[in-house]
Amino acid sequence: MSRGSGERLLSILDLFSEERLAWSPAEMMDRLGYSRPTLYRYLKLLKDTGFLTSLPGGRFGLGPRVVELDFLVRASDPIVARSQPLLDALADRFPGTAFVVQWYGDKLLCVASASRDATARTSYPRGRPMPLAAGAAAKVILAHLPKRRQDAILGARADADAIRAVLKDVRRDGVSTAFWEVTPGIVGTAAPILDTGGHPLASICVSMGTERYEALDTTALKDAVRRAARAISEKAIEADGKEIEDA
Amino acid sequence: MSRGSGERLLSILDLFSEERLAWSPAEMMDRLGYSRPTLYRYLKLLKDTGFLTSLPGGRFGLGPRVVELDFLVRASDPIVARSQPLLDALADRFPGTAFVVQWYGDKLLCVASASRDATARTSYPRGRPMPLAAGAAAKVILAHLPKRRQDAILGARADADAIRAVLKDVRRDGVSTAFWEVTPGIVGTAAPILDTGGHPLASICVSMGTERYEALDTTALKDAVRRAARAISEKAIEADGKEIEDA
DNA sequence: GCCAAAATCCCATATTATGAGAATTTTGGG
DNA sequence: CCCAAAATTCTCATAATATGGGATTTTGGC
Repeated sequence: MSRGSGERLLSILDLFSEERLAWSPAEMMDRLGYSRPTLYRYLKLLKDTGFLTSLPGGRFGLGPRVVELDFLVRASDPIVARSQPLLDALADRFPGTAFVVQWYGDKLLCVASASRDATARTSYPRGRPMPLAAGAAAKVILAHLPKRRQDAILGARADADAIRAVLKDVRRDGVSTAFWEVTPGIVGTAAPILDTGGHPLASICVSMGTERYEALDTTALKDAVRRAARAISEKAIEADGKEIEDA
Repeated sequence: MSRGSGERLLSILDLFSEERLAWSPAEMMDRLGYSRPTLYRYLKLLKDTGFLTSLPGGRFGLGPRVVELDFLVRASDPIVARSQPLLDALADRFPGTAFVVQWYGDKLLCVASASRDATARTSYPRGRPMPLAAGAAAKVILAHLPKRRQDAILGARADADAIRAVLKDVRRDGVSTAFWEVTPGIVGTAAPILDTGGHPLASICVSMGTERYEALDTTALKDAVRRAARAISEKAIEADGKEIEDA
């Protein structure tokens, strides 16, 4: 009644999740409440434009247009391009996974990653959303946001004050270390990627199992991560960054 | 007049290309002919849903939702998952780039790739569209399509008959080799990835510079590519019918 | 080549998308 | 910090078009 038709169209894409990657028209009608002709009209449009594709069994899945557009996003993203060599170097020097998490105003997404062994590769692939207030990669970004934005994100959390105390230290140190916050048994070490104005654009993080972490020279790790972050920040400065305010 | 509003909404995303990754509202109005309020309504919706993001200078670029959705596509795509180790192995054994090209009914896209040296990595990244009737990867798919589909694609090309002759051999051999067809100086060797019914789903291809190719045992290359393709086909077949239920 | 199920078509109706112009907010310069 | 200029959003009357019930065609399984 009150939602526009474009919104209803895009809602179809919202159905797809890691848990549910294929939908039949009947299931969509059931879930979304659209009439049969309307749903099929939307499906036709999304299929013709490549956002959806037909799967065996009369079901639908996400289509090639998505793949094509992500290629363009990668091409347009200076942080991704500049991060990759540094991620490769970090992954070469330290165990675990090195990855970059980008701040999109209301969302954190891993946008690039590298790791020595292929098995770890899947743990943080490009496109996987991250929690906003847990883990080293998130906290180091949070720590560099203006207070009012921090508060909006921490919101009604019971542990908001505890987190705020940590963030203060993180901001001073330029590095955040987090134990077991996102994945049990994993330690993350992250540093912020900032624009000229000191606003956070992204963060770079190295994560690994606790036992490996404890066998390391953690000061060297912190330094390496901090240095990588600064290198990306400096390169990114040319591209400027005002993405933060409006989003 | 005759195009629906959803179509107009999605047309905004069509503006973005490798050549033009950022658009201002004024440029969009100029190009698309939408009125100011209408365009801004569309932009607000696309920004709120994350398909677009604000860039410095009041311009717009593709947004994080695209990245998220591509992650889901990768997660839902059995061919990508199963190809990667084989691509890595091929890239390890042969120079150049090994990649998988997927057939989406009317489009060919590279969906995964690997190469020994990082410099080559960019030549066929995931998401880059490929021509339908040029190059080894495309021809080997074309060769396994039903005739009527082949004809639809070859269509009005002057060299259609010549291509048809080649395709016949390709189909018999199960391998296609193409010199200089997509990129000057590059030779590609490809084999088809087929479903149980023998319909082409994708192809796997190894491409390299002519001089390197000529220094190789090309029979071994052909065999390796053919074997890799068959391995992926077989794995895809096991999963066939199952990715329908759980996916 | 048959049948059931799925997808599309038809068309009257009401919903809602649209655009001119104005009001508002944001931005950048001094 | 203030102001002017530009960018964005709002209001609202109108026309356009999205919608859904039901008929029709197409598809896929045997």
